[in-house]
Amino acid sequence: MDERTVPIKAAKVSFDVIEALREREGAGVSELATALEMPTSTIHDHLRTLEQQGYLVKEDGEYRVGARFLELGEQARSRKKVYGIARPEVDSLAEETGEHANLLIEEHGLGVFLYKARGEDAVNLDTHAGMRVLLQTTALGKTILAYRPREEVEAILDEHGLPEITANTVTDRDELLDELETIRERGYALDDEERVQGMRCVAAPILSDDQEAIAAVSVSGPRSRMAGDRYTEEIPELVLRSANVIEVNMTYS
Amino acid sequence: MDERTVPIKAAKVSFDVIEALREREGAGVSELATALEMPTSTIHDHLRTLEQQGYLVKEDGEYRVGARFLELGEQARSRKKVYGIARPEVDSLAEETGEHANLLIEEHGLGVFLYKARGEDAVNLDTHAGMRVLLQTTALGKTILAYRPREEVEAILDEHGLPEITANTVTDRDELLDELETIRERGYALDDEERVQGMRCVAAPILSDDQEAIAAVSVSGPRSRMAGDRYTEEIPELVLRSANVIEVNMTYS
DNA sequence: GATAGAATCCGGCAATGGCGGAAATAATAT
DNA sequence: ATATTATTTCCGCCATTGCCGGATTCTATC
Repeated sequence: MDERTVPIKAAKVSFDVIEALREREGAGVSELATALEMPTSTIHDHLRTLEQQGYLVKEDGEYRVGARFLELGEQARSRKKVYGIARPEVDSLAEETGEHANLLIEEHGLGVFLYKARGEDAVNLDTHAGMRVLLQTTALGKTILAYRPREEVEAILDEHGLPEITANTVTDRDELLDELETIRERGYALDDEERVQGMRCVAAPILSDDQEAIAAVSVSGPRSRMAGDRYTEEIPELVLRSANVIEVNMTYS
Repeated sequence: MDERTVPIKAAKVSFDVIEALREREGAGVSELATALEMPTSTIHDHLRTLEQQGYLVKEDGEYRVGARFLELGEQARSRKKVYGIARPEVDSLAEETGEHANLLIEEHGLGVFLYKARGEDAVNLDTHAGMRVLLQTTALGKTILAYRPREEVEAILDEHGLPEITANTVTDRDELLDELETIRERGYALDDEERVQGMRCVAAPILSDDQEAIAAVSVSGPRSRMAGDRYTEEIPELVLRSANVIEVNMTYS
């Protein structure tokens, strides 16, 4: 079946509308109609349906994504066993380092931040729970890829490509595969300004019994602080220790 | 226009499928088809579409709500100014009392928990972020209703009714309206096992400049601990103080 | 109060969502 | 292993309905 065509086109349009609203943080009928290149009447039909069903709200003459999605999102998150177990560990990682600490899972070939904690000195960042990122562009994602079978990695790269996000993003497939090998050997991954200028990151996988990475934890901060021994020894040690604690708790609970 | 009929029926069906999946925490095609009384082929069409679009995941032969909804939910939440401002206050309420502390907003005539914090001694509860509740059945909801115009309150009651959730739920419309009057007078609301057996709750509104309740904060705990002066004086004082701090910060930021 | 822009409403028609039934796949029993 | 049953997926028809253009109403702004 063609990947581009879906059985229920109307549902796709509705979600396109929802995503457009999310990106814009609210919008009117005609603005959306222009953006999605559809008649205002059609967009209006979808907006009205979604509002009536309680998924959108109309505030200040604008349609916005409603808090109802929170219920769906929270359910998706809390159903993941790793979330409950990793959460306190991510919190203490953030506290110990003063930086951002994150928990990422893979879904549909993309990384999804399940949770993030901010330490005392954490810089302002674009990341937030629910945010999706290309796996290759983060230390978190690379650790997950490292413990996936080669053919699955290839499939993910085929689907999402290797775009250059910053000057340091790995854009060569073989180079990436080599790096995944290195990650497997030393047990953790580094990200040196590969997704965000000036930000470095250290991540370790949370492995299941059969050596699959079900998630990854990380610490990320500005290059100035993530340097020297701290970047190559202290932080990796902390992150590995956390990942290990989570792994153990996953097995025995 | 008839409230029951929507322009895009297919979108409604898709969301019915999603909600059914949420309730069941995952399900198969035929299980859903039975529950929604629709042919398996139709349900399958919707599931496939939603999975292909990245909103559902297929794990262990079951369809489940995907973490992608987290992105929508988080966006809906963080766009609310009150969330960012109230969050630290709710945290400290939970810490000071050792109980649950909550932040609720109104949407489509229902209460939605935007945030909740657990204190040290907090009991296990069914509430979670994103959860929706009838406004009349919680102290939080009643405070919000208390600061809405009478006709709006009537409309909400007409739409959602006054079902008896526990033995203590207020089911009489006039009795409720009287209570709202009392709440306006003293500035906070009480919930004495009206939604959950054994649980009591104290809530205060967060008022905008024009005296509309844009949200409410509360502390809730077991009847045994929420009694005497603590229930009628100490906790109300704490909750009112928090609500006030939030109000001030809402105006000056 | 006039004007422009945006949001609704409405009705027709082609597209497509819904459906039954068949085929494929998975699970279970024999 | 093999048969049996349950579940999922595929397929094509047909009536429904989603989509659209255009008219109308609403809402700002001058």
